[in-house]
Amino acid sequence: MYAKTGFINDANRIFEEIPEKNIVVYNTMITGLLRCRFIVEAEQLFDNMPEKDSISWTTIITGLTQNGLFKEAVDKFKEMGIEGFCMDQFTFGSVLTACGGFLALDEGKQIHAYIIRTDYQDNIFVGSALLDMYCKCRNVKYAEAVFRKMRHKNVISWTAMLVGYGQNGYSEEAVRIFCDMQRNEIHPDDFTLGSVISSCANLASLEEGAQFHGQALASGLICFVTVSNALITLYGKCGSLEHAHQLFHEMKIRDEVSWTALVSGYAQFGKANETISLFETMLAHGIVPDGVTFVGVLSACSRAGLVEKGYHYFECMVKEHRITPIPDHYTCMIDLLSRAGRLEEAKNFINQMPFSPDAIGWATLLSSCRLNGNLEIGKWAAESLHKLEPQNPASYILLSSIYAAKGKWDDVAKLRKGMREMGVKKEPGHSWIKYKNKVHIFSADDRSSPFSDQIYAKLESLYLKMIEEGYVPDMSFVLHDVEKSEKIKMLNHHSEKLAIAFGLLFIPDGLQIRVVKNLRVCGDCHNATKYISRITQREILVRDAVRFHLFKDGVCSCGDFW
DNA sequence: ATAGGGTTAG
Repeated sequence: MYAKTGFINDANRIFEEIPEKNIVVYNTMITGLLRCRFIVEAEQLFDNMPEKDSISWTTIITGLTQNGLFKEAVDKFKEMGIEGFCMDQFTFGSVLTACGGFLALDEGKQIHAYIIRTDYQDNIFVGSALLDMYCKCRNVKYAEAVFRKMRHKNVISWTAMLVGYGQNGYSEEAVRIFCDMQRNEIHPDDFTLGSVISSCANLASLEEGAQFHGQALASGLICFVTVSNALITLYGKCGSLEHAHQLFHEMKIRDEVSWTALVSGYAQFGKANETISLFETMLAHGIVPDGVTFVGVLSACSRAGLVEKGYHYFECMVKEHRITPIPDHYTCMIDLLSRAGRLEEAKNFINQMPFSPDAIGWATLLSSCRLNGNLEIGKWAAESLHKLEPQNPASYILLSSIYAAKGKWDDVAKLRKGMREMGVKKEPGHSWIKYKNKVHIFSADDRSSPFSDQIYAKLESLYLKMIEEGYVPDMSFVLHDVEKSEKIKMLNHHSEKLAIAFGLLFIPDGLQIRVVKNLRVCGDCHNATKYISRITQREILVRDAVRFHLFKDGVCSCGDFW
């Protein structure tokens, strides 16, 4: 009892007083030590036991896993096998979790083979752990195979698969399997619902998400703070700050994640002052911010160009809150400085960092160089990114767009050739819009939609009106050396423009047109959309890869700073 | 005495 409840000193005293200790007493003590994170002591006791059984071994493997010592757990598992101890569902469950913890796919596969030999593959615990391991190792195909073969499934196995889809970027599949699960009359619990809402958030699927909100209310699962937190995130990611705010106020219990979710929602929308004042309110309520909260605050500062405030909160995070910055925080700072055009300062900042930026950090710097037309630092960023991730198209694409904007077509061609030789492919830009429960997805110059004729005609007529109003196409966003008229056509057929035209045609007047894009919105499209919002008197909300743009009567909520 | 699934971010 003492061991379990964390009174480890009392437990230790009683343990010492027991004259003849049997194996159960040892095992219990080891469990207690591990729960209290006394790992060295637990291992010592384990090593000095007069006699061990399978449970002793499983206990130590589980404890190591739960303390994040995945490699050590797997090593102990191997030792256990060599010593000839019998393994059961508990052992397999723990060691598979450990494999997932440090992405040890090969070891996971070997253990899978062993599980089949020992006839444990039909065990529901082992099956769930297996498919979770494959998902964590980013092998969704194997996970699906395990899932299909499982004869018995419960809410945990279904949730593990759903989460696996979501975490590997297959958000649509996550939503699909959620529906499947309900058809199989498995009732979702708080984990399942929270997770499917989070997938909806990644799809920016407001309608679907709102239905899950309804389901949360009807089932009572809304009471779980995690479910409500997922909903706040959803509303934030869909740009519905009013809904996020309303739900936040309705919640009876809030934790630091609830506050952080709302802070991040405001930050994504670019409402820097609101983000900061919400953060200050959070502090005033005695809520302790964590590293994620600061990502929200810092990114709000960078989106609004509040360089001094950004410095201030970075200092505040390190000195007052004693949070060690991780690469994400450094990326925010790189973004803060470089986007504001202070590229030399960004360079100095990077050189003073305790470690080199990660790929996202370099890509951030590179994209600011593109914005500011800085070739010198841009080259440095592109080369560094290329060294880290040779297959990442961003190093080629962004650098070549700097060259293209300067008319240096020879260099553009060189990069293109390099890309081909390396087998690097540009991530295709897609924009999508939801209409009548169906997602309509567009890529540049796409004619696959049954409504293409109408869409292109709409764009053509809009283009003429835009020109009348003073719109000038910005050719620097065309990465090809072609005739001017061809460039204009290419610009006018960008995926976001196609999706917006679709919205203008089909979304009823008075409703917001909501478009999502997988990459950052293009500068010319941004400008054009401002004109379109004024000409048509429609509200257009575009969520790109990093933030929201709300276009209304010729103005964008980002204030053209992005 | 031992086990399997989530929520916040660039």
